[in-house]
Amino acid sequence: MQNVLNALRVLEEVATRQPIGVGELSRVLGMPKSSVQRALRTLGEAGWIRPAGGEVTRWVVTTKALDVGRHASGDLGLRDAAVPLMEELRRRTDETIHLTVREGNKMVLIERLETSKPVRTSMSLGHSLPLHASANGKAVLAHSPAEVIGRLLAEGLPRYTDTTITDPDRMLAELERIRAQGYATNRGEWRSDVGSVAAAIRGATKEPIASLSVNIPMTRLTDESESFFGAAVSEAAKTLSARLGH
Amino acid sequence: MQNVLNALRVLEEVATRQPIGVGELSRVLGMPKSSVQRALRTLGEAGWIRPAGGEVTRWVVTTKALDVGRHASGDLGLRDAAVPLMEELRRRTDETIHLTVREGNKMVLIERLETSKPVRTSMSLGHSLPLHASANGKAVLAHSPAEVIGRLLAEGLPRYTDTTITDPDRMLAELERIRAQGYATNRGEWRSDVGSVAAAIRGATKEPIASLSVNIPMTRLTDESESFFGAAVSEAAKTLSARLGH
DNA sequence: AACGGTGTGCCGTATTACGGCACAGAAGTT
DNA sequence: AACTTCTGTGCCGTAATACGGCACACCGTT
Repeated sequence: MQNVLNALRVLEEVATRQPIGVGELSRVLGMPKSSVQRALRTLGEAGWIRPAGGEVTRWVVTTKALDVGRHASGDLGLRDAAVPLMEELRRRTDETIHLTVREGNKMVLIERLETSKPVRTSMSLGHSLPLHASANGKAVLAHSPAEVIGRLLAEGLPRYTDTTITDPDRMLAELERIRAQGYATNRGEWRSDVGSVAAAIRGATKEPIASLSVNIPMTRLTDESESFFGAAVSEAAKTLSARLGH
Repeated sequence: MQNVLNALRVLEEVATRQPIGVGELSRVLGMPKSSVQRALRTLGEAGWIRPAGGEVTRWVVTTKALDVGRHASGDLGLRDAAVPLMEELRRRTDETIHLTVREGNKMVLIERLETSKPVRTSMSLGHSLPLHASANGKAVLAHSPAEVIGRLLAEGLPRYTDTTITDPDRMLAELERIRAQGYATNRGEWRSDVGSVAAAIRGATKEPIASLSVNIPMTRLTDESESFFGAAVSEAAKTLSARLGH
């Protein structure tokens, strides 16, 4: 079903570049204009995209994808189980709490509770974080099989900021440290002004599949706050894991 | 492209019933099993669904849809423009703030800031609310052209709770009242235990396309809190509208 | 062993998507 | 005003491919 694959590619491209028209899409995707247009028309019929504003020639995505996507979580009722604990966490820390799941080589944000403090580290649901340069990613990675870790290291660790860990040996040491202390930290390794403290969540399977984190502007991340957040988040992750059958 | 339409129907159905297998899907959708299976395989290849847990026979959606859906907003940078005002609103009210956009006959939740209070009125992004039984919906409706209102009334107003307004004349009066006071309220008209106060947002066009609301458990919705929330939310909506070029 | 329930695979037909090409219009340029 | 260069749209013959009936393999219950 080449057909469907094309249409989905078009859909994704519309999402990232919206509002966008036939011509540009065909150029970017390397597909004939006619094919792109058929895809657009069909996606429109199906209600996944709609013409933008007054113009009938540029398209934007509708909320259909959101509606479908909100069912994405871990396999079990991960989100439902997690939310109460996330609330408790936010109450204790008064910082932004993230719930992420692993998907391939990324951690994807699927739930979020915001701090009431003015400075936010805003990220929209569905955003993805690199495994090696986020507290969530490292927390999951640390408890993953050696083979998974090895594969990731072999692919190379892209640098995002000047604190990103890109050296395989340093990363192995870091993961060891994470296992020892029970939580992972991130000091501006992905975005230089945001830090976080995370702990992995395990379900019925051995491998962790999700992670909880406390996210803060780097300016609020001190050594003592870090250990406080670490204790809180790893406790929450532990009880959540237990509830999921670990 | 029947093909694509089928695949998308399958995708939506997987989302609402996950985890689910070929047989049940084919029954529910009234499609031949072979067709459903081809669709599933293709959606899997494209990374929109994946086999659930250990089983290879049941499917769940991945976060791909979330990733696409997070780009859905109003046409302009509605979300980005709204978030700072939503924060201000939450600071002043300490209640859950919703940003919804109109999509057909529904209001769809596209952004949310939670209260720090223990009682949640939890709703996930992408959820939709009826136009006639939500503060957000009524706020938008009140400033919509008479023709739009007429069409909705003609279709009939489904009852959700015992306070739902189902009588066309009462609804017209309600909308008039909303126009007069500048904000809409909802006293358990959709879910009997949740109330809200909302104001419509207008962009460059005359017709409102979005709405901001303060959401509270009915137990916290008194006459005086209502007018306080009303003032706050309509002020926020007004400045947001202005920033969007109204 | 027969039954009802999974999910998978094959295959001939005919539907349908492909994609080149031509056209219509708008905006900017000379 | 003719020319260029973008848009987006529509047509249409060919060839690919999706359709969907059917048969099969499997599992558990009766």
